[in-house]
Amino acid sequence: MMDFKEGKQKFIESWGKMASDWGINRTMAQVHALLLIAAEPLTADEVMSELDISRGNANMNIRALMDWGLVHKQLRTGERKEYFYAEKDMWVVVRQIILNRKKRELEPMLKVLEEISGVENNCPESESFCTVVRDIRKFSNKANQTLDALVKADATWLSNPLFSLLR
Amino acid sequence: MMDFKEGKQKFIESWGKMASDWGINRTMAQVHALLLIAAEPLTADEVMSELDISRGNANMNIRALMDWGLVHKQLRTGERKEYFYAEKDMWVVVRQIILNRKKRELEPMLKVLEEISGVENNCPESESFCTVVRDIRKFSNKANQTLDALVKADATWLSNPLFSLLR
DNA sequence: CAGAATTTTCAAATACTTTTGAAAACAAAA
DNA sequence: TTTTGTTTTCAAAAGTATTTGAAAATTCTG
Repeated sequence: MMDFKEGKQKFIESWGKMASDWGINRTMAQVHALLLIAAEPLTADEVMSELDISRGNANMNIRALMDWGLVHKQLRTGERKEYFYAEKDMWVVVRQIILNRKKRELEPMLKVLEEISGVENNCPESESFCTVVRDIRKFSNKANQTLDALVKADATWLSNPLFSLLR
Repeated sequence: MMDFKEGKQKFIESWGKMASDWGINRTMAQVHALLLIAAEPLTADEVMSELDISRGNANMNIRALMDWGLVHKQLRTGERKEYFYAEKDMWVVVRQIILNRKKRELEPMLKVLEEISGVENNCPESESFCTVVRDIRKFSNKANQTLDALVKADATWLSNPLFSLLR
């Protein structure tokens, strides 16, 4: 049976790997992983020593995770240090990630698609262009709507019969 | 009304931007965008001059797009040059992307989760670890199943009543 | 087969991203 | 207010990823 320390390392490592495949800073994901599995909130110093990263790096990535709404600060009366803990409900985690990426990436793309869906169409090249842009726009709008629905839905969605109907 | 050339530039640029946000080489996405909107298959030389990139770069990215199953080669009898065209059915495009990323990223993660779901659990730290790993594993398995279903479903899925029921 | 056209490779150069660490800013305590 | 503990900032360094371009390999043609 694998021991805890080894499992922890593996988890942090592959969470980081996966994130960097998806265009997210590897260290940010590792900090996230560390806080996800922590039994108690951690200080910046604990994050630094656990992951063997600098103070600046720890600070910047904890901050980014808070911007994403995945990590929160805990202040303890009588203590100067700040403690950090991750949101552990996977449904909330995924919802936050969807919300963030949708806003930062999908929505700007939709805006561009809308802008360029009005190009003048008077040659075979622009014909082909317009057709593809129209299709992508239709598709993206649908995806956008579905994500909205997903985000509005609550945690029970995963066990919703509708979900299994899709199989 | 926006002119074709400007629209084309904007499209290529934002397709590349979006892709790089998602951990995909920007130039690869730009080549993809160019081929997506092209009325006819293009040669490597045309890709090079349209995007102003080197021969090696064009070759490597066209190749990668073929590996992803998003671009195909067309050979013309009596011509030495190779022509390339993109799959334009958005449903097929998205399906290919899902298939590729699922295989390269989600599946390895699932494997790791399975491995580490058997860590010994005998302290508060490992307790917290096991709980989170179990939740993530449950969630990822569900996501994996849903993606499988999505990929198996056909193009009509998007207009399937089930889809709108999710709203 | 030799020559010409074309594609592929890959080491080096360039560009981009992340990390460090020390100094500055800040905030609580004395 | 001064000291002390803590967080934040950011320029420079280190680390990664991408691009180039010329040489090698491949493939077609005569």
